[in-house]
Amino acid sequence: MKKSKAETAETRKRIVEAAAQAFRSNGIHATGVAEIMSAAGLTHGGFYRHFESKEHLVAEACASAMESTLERIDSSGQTGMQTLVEHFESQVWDKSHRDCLGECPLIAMGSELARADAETRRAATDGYRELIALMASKGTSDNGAAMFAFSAILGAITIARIVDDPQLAARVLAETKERVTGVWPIAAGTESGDEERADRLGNMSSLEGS
Amino acid sequence: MKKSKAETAETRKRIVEAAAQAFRSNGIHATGVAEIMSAAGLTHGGFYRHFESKEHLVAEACASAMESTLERIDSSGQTGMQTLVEHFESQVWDKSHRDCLGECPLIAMGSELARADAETRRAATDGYRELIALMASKGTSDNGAAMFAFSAILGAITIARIVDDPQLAARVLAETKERVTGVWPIAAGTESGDEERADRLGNMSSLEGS
DNA sequence: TGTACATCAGTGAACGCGCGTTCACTGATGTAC
DNA sequence: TGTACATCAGTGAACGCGCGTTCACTGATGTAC
Repeated sequence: MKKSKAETAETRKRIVEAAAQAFRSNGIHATGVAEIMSAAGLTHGGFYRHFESKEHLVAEACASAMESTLERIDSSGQTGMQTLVEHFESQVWDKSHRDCLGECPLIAMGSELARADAETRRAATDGYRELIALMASKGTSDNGAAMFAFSAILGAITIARIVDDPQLAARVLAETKERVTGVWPIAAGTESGDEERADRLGNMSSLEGS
Repeated sequence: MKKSKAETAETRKRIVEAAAQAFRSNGIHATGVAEIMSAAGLTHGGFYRHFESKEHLVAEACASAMESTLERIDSSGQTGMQTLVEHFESQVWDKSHRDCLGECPLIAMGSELARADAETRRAATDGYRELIALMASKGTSDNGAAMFAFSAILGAITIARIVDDPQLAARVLAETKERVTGVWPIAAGTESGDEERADRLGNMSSLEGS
């Protein structure tokens, strides 16, 4: 079943994109090669026709995920910070993983990337530099301010996902959003909504459009 | 070889503390039960005399790690933010793991905690609430400001660890430190030092005492 | 353009390995009398 | 206080399982003539 060059390239791309999504959804260690291949519509055996090892795929998937994040910011008519900040609302996890496609890998798998191999950290570093430059060029004063804003956003989303109380998660996001932009004053500790029944996403999505 | 109640309790505590350190150093998924037991001076077989499963240990280790973080902040004569911020310098990883003992688990394993089970996220949430309250009570104006500051610190340390360029890592930490406190003006993009030979830690430690 | 053959993407069984977990066993401890 | 026995912390071999990886094989593709 040899495939044409175009098909082979498409297949490879499909694997990288499936990996980029799976790693962001479930983490790097928790995602297996077979799972990724299955998501790409293939069986696990063919993996090594495309990649030397899982680690090499991790690096490529990280680069690919950074690229889609950059594209999303670049293609929006807003400043980089606005785009990132407005994604606060959808950034707390949807358990069906619908929202992980455009997510920044630095946020989704930060503590795992910090322990990744040299190739992966290189990809993440390149992506981060571009992200900061893009944010700065799109209106966020300078690189230092962009670095600071992105750090705060990464931290707030991470904590919002760790915390098991939707009210608290919303509060962390709101406090950070308010301060990082200085222009969206959101009342701290919103008490509305039947948080008893709603799951984390349910509560998060109640912030949409605010 | 039955042990006395006191010995049993001490052993259990030793396991939890070994786990708290190992998880923070290497991550949750990457740390095995046998590795933890070995670090505690035991063999893996005895693990289940103390814990139902690895997941239960993760939750306890998270609680324990949060507790030592809180104690470190509480026992210092400084504000919570000062303590956290002054630990910037030592927060980029030492490969020999000497510095992971007092580290905040929310920072060390953030993206893994976000996917952890209910018990672990509950422990993390409780710890986070105490951390914010402690920071606020020690001078960081209010809870909202403490949440914001901690988010920025978590994000900056995470990025500093991901990035493979020590200069860039130092820059991210410095920009965040400067803005989160508003009182430590550090020149952005310090260019000194022979970064060619120095590893990440080497460069980070050059910021100590600044 | 048509034929013959080498290439190689993809399959699915199999590999070794380390994981979390279980279990029979040991022997010092705590308890019952 | 002393003796007999049940308890159970800790050991180390073993379990099933899923991981990353390999490999013989298939058959359509690309190439040589």
